[in-house]
Amino acid sequence: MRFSRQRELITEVIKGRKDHPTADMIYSSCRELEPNISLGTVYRNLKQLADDGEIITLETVDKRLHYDGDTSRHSHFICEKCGKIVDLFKPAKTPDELTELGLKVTGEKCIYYGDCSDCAILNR
Amino acid sequence: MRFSRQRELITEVIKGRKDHPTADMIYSSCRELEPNISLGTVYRNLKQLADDGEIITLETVDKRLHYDGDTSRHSHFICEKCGKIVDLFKPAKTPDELTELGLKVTGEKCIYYGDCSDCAILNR
DNA sequence: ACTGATAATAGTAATCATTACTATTTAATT
DNA sequence: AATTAAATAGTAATGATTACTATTATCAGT
Repeated sequence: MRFSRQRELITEVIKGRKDHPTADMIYSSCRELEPNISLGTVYRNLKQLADDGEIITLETVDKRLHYDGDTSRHSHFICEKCGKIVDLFKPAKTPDELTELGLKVTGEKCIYYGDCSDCAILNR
Repeated sequence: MRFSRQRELITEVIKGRKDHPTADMIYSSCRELEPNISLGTVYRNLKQLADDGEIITLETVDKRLHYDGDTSRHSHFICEKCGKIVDLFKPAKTPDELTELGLKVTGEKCIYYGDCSDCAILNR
């Protein structure tokens, strides 16, 4: 992979935030420093960074992909009313503990990603 | 909510499956029994059923919403190569236990849904 | 059963996040 | 400095989902 000023900026922007921005939000931030950066460039690099494990993607209910520059193992709480995303760091919280934090849990989805046995066989 | 033959069929189709179909897959199944059912009707009713907690939505990496007729609390494993979705029922498996099942875990996302404290205040 | 009100549908058009495309620019190498 | 190919800017295309509208179907009241 070749160096590019744009990818450097995108990485810097997402790693420098504590929230979970969409591609469009990252694009806006980048344009403040690099007014001609293209939206396609942002998308392409975000995908590349996600593929490389540099950042994490969050598939949320608002149908836009959200990104997280923090790749340490943690969970998320998403408010179904306002869409706010809250980081939940280890040790993993139980739904009861979340209630104590003022977060009313109405649903829970844990998703593990990886390769299934069928695909592992194909890769031999 | 008023009765409709179409909603009845859609509910029956999704509850009768053990996989995690997309709206389009459900649409196809429905058309075998109700050739004139509309794709919009399928989408509208799936959303309604999900809002009512009758079914669960899965936001996956393939950018299409997948539905699960089984609302009992459980996790999912998604193969990053073929997109296959595997149900993981309680007791919750650890990544190590998944490995023993032949599922190589490379990532993990737990998402809790609900209302945050800010929104709870607004609703008083 | 008949009628009115209105929820739900079929079919199609519109939306919008994301991806693809292409001419041009830029980083790295000789 | 010249060469090569990766990366970009800008724009067009894609595709899942939603919106729209004329029509149909459900249900409550007579």
